[in-house]
Parts: sequence; C-alpha cells; structure tokens
Amino acid sequence: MKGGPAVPNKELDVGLCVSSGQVFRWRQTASGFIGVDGPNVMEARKGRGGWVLESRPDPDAATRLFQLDRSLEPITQEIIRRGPELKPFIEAYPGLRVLRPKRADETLFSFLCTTNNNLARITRMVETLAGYGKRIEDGRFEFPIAERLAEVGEAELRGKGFGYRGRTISRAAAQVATRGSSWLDSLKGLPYDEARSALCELDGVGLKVADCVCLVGFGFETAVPVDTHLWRAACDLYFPEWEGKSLTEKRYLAVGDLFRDRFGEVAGWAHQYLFYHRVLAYRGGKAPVYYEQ
DNA sequence: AGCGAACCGGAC
DNA sequence: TCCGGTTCGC
Repeated sequence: MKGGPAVPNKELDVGLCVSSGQVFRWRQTASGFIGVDGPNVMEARKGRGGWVLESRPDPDAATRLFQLDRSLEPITQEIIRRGPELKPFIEAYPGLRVLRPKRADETLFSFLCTTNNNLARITRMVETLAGYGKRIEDGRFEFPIAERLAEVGEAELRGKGFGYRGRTISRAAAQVATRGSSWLDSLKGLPYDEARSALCELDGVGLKVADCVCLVGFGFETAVPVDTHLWRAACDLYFPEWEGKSLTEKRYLAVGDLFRDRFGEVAGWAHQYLFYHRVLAYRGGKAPVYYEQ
C-alpha cells in the first residue's frame, strides 16, 4: 500500500469527491475516508500538506479514480472563463473533481439504485449489491459482474428493500449479460450521443442515468446528467421561463446542449459543481444562494 | 408534445 | 409528504 506525496487541498478534497453523488461506497473514518473501487481498497487521510492516498493491491488505483494526473486548476479556470456565473460555486468547493471509477458496470447498477430515491437508502442498496461480489477483505467486496446480478433475481432484491428497482436492476443485468462481457466498455469507443442512446435501451435506464454512466463511468466529459437539482439550478440560471415546469425530454436535451455550448469540454465538470451546490443547499434545508456575476 | 401518475420503501 | 428517475397512459 503506497501513500504518495500529499495532494494539495486546492487540487483535491476527498470528502467532497466521494460524497457528491458519483460513487456510493466510501465511508468516513476517524482520520479520513475509506472506499472500494474495482478490486482496490483505498484510504485517504488529510495531512498537513494535503490529502495522502493509499490503495491496495494496486498502489496507483487512487490516482486513477481521482484523476490526479490532471491538474484541477486549468479546468476550473476554463469553467469560470466560459461561465463567470459559476465562479461562486467553483470557489465554494475547491478540490471537487469528476471521478473516474474503474468499472462502468458498477456505475450503471449504482445509478439504477438512485431513481426516485434518497442518498441514505441508495448507499445501503449499493452496498447490498456489492455484497454479491467477490470478497476482497473483511466486509469489503468487489462489485459483482452483470452475470452474477442477473442470477440474483427480482424477488430477492425486492425482499431486500429495493422496491421496483429490484426489477429494473435484475432485467438490466440480464440484458448487459446477454450483450457480452465487453459490450458495456465498448460503448466508450462510440461518440457520446451514440453511447448514451445504447445505454437507454437497457431496462430502467433513461437519459439521466445514461448520462451519469457516460460522465462518471465512461469519462465523456461533455455529458451533463440533469436530475431534479440540476434542473432547478439550470432554470434559475439559464431558463427562467421554465421555472416550475416539468423536466421533459426536450428540456432535458436543451439543458445539456446549453452546458455543452457554454462550457465545451468541461461541461460535465461545470455541472458537477452546480449540482453539488444545489444538493447541499437541499440537504441543509435552506434556499440555495445565487450571486450576481 | 407534454403533463401527470404509478412505482417501493424510507427519510423528513 | 416527498423524493438525486423511468415509464406508461392520457
């Protein structure tokens, strides 16, 4: 287990990253955070010079997950240059990054748990799914492949409190399994919109879940998942005429296109800051504060 | 095309 | 009563 040089706080905030709705298998510890990604267990603690990350068995796994080979500064500067109205949100969450988990299938099935759901329950459900995978060490599991999830079946998942998601997860797992072991990852090689369309063929996967998989699972950084929080934020900032209206497919696509037009290659990152700000405001129960640019 | 309701179960 | 969404039916 290697603990590289400390990563400056300006470049990384592990707590923000792992609690911003991209991954669901990280927990707070006395000294920091511990989580699983792919076959690796990672620990992070905050030292004097910043965050110290360790991962086992692959010592480089955390570098990949947090994309530490990329500097955050140019990305946030580009967002602010293109959209000064987001400056307050960028500055409020230094070290927030778009993550890059090892396995897109874990991202897919995790986000199938998120529909019409809350974070506490999502976390428990993802942990339950992980429990069907191979044990790595005490209480930690490698997320199961689709073939294994397909065997579990709807009834058992419903029995474990998945509700109607027991059906969609079970069916989507069977569909992914049928398409073959390399199908999901092969979508990475497609243009973004084609990969998204292919994902939407799966049971229970609509535009939002597909965009989550595209952004976090595949690394398409022009993908912009529009959930209820981002929808409201986007109405406030960019579509005042849609305030209070429902999120239709047409409007969903328009929000994504606005972000892609305005932020280009950093659209997905821009979305992450605005999304997380809105989530925190929601959790705090207070109205989100917006600033003049 | 666009809106509303159902869907499971738990949090607020 | 309301979801961090998808799907179906008006």
